[in-house]
Amino acid sequence: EYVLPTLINMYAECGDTRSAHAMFGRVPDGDCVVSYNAMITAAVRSSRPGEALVLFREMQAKGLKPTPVTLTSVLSACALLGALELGRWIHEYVRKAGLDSLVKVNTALIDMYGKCGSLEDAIGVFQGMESIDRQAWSVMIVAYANHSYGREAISLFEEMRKQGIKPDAVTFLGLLYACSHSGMVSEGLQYFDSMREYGIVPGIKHYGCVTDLLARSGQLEKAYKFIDELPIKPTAILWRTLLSACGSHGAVDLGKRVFERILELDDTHGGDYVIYSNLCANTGEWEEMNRVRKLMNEKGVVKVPGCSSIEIDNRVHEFFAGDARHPHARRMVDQVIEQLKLVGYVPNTSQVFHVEMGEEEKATSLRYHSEKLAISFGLLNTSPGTTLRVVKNLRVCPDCHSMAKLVSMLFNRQIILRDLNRFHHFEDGVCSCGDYCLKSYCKCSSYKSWYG
DNA sequence: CGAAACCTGA
Repeated sequence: EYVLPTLINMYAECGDTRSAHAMFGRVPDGDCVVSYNAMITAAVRSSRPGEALVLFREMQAKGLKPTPVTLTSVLSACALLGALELGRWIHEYVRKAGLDSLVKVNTALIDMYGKCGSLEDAIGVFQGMESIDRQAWSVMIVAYANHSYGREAISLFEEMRKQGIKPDAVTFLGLLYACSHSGMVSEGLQYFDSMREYGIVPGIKHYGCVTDLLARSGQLEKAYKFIDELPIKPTAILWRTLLSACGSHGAVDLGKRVFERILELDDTHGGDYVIYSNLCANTGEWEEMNRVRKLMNEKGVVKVPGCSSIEIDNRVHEFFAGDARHPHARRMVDQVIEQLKLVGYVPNTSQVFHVEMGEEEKATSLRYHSEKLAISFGLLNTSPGTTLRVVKNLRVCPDCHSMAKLVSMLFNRQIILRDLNRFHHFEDGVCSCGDYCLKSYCKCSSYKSWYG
């Protein structure tokens, strides 16, 4: 019976979750895998990976056997969450079920490993594939890009070309992304220009990568001009990319111009106000900072708190900035403070004092940073011998860097930090992407105040 | 019913 699943999918695609659920509820008992697949796919597509996993567990509890479709969708959910352990479990299942020859399943596995921080496993799956299609090549290039391995991404691209596989728009995104995150400006621009030879028309995301390429490397004015002269209307995202680079390069004058441009397009995005007001604070423009803070309050912007997540015993726990109520967060904060004391790395006592004194604002900030630290430690305190943990959304700054150094000395482990989009590998306290990530990617003033 | 895709902070 394929009518219900098709209806579920239709409703989900139109964004009508309620009707989709209603349809799902009408599926008779003993129900079909296909309906579950439709629901899981819908959840993943609308960025609700947690819901997808709940459905998956429910389905297993009913004794329904996952199909390749289920597995690819669930792997995609794992990728979104950074749920490496669950992803490995699925991989094991795939092997046992003899599904490891399916290109789509393998592609989903590569993507999952890439997004969950295990590049080695991604490479392992890639190399074990009998036939590799365009999408699998692209996903592997994106995985290298996310891990800041620009050279490797490029050589994979060249290899792909040699084998006569035609790159598509996504392949180029991965390639440009790799270049911008490895500081390979001229290479990136060259590849951007070569897109036409493949008959690919650059889209807004390609322009976004080039903006990032120029801006991150400090060519801020050039980036401004680039956006301004685009053949298509730039989105707020493009300007935001530039604004963030102005932030890391301390370019407050250009930052102001860019900020104005953003407000023309979208004045509801809280992050823009925060980036710009921080830039003002870092460059001593106090009046301007106050003006922006006020503006932000007047506009009633959407504030989405920063979120980090960790995986313990196959469950992913999410932590939001300023929220220390989560039992794991609480426990880890205490653990971290203990650990810090043990190695003589004592948190600034006056800040701890602020917590006791109940100065809300400062206490929140301490909790925020403690959580980030707690997460690093919490992860590293799990089973010895594992070298890999995933920390999502952790900003990298020199202080985190020294944190990483401390941790890798203490536990003799390799650690991997994942910030929003990419991974930093620290071994013996040294990041694999060299100075580049630290020089141009950090916004450390706020962290400094805590570590002293 | 199936996989990839630009930016981001207190």
